[in-house]
Amino acid sequence: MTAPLVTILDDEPEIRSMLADALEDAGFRTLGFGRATEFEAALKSTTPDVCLVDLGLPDKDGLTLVHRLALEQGAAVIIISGRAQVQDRVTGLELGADDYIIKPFDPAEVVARVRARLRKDRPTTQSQGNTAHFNGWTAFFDRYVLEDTEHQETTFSHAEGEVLRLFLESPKRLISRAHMQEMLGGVAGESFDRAMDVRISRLRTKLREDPKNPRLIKTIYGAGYIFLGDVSWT
Amino acid sequence: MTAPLVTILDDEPEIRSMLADALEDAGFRTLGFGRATEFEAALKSTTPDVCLVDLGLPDKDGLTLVHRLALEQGAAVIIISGRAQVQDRVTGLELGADDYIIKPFDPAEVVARVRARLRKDRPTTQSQGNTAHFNGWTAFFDRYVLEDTEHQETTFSHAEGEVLRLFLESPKRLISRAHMQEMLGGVAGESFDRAMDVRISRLRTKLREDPKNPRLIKTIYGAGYIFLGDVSWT
DNA sequence: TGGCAGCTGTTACAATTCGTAAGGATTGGG
DNA sequence: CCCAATCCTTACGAATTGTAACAGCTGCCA
Repeated sequence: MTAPLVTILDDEPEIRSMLADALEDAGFRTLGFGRATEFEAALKSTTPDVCLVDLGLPDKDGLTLVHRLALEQGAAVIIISGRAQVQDRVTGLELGADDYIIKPFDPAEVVARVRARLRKDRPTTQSQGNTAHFNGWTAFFDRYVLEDTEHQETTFSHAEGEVLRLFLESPKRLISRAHMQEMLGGVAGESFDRAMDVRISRLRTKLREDPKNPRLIKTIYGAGYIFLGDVSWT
Repeated sequence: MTAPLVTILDDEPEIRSMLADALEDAGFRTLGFGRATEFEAALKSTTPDVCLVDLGLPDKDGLTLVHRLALEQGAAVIIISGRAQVQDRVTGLELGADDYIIKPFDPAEVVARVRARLRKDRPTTQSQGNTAHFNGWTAFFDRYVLEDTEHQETTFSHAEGEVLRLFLESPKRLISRAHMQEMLGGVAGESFDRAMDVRISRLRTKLREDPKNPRLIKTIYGAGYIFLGDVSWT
């Protein structure tokens, strides 16, 4: 399991590096951005676990960005802002932010708050079972077997299992193509690599997805995939 | 679905009542306690969703209480404390608290932070706004599906969903073109804002709007759009 | 060793998404 | 009523994604 990824969006380079240093010392991976547009471009290829967002950006309104992040990505959003009014904090939090830190801040507190976010954010990933139930299906990862509602069994291959497990560990969250490549051992960035598409296609077939109307594995054009379905691990 | 339960543990009665008032106005149920022992006794019979805990308690060390709460109960823990040092905050958060609010505080912010906790607390469940009903239609944003009065389903794309969501979040309010561009990732003011028009056009088609007489998405010449329709989210 | 079966990546082509351009329709001021 | 600004719709094309077909690989078995 790789270290959680924290993105830092702030137009002041000193702040970025200060945060990056503190977070990396704490064992996180970080990515820094000075403008919202750069950040948004990067979101197409990676899925951060926590996003630190400064509201005073030169090129865009930070609040709308926060709102979008909170809705579309499953990531936790922490606002960092110089605006200290209670009203600012309240609207920031109402728009979907998970926390609101006021400048000037102490890096140690930021690290602590990032940790607090990660702690609560994924109780699902912890469940390290090898059997998962979802929408009538049961996946036995130790036996490479997929079971029907009527106990009809199908086997799935190792490659298919990797993808399926990735989905079942992060249900209802956007999973970017790059993130997938990374998780599945391949070298990320190769856009010529259609292997992932084929894996997903084959997995869809086994899950008897309607090609025109997939219900479990949805494609987000230009972004990645999202697995719907209510997962429980045992 | 009953209202979430918030417990308030603070030895000052005025603070308890202030918080209780604000939280109950916001639709939460509350339970107040002046001593840790009372609180612990109550925990045997109820399971709060969020616990507000003051660290300066007369009868017990608040931090160990927080630690136990975070571990044993699944509840979110928010520390409220007069101790404003960074080190206090860091240790509080490290011990398992989800948030740390410094006295004196504004009740509105406390409410906002409680809401933020509840929002992220149930990642697997449908959380909040994923389904909207309006004028016979039902939009499932998690499935990218639009449903008819006769349960006839149509899918909408990601881009269409962004626009639709924007409308459904601000019904019966003017939405300027510039505001849309911001929400939808583009840089406003450019000449390729015709893209917006096309998105809306396509969305209108899916909503079976009469081009001559649109009932849901109305154009305000020179200003933007306005979405009519009675929206309710579930 | 040869043959077979299953898995997996690659390739090629079909289908989808979505922005752009272009032309027509609509709006509102003068 | 005229005209410019604004908006709608259609068509097209680039980028992205789906999937069938093929080929290489591995392991198994006689």
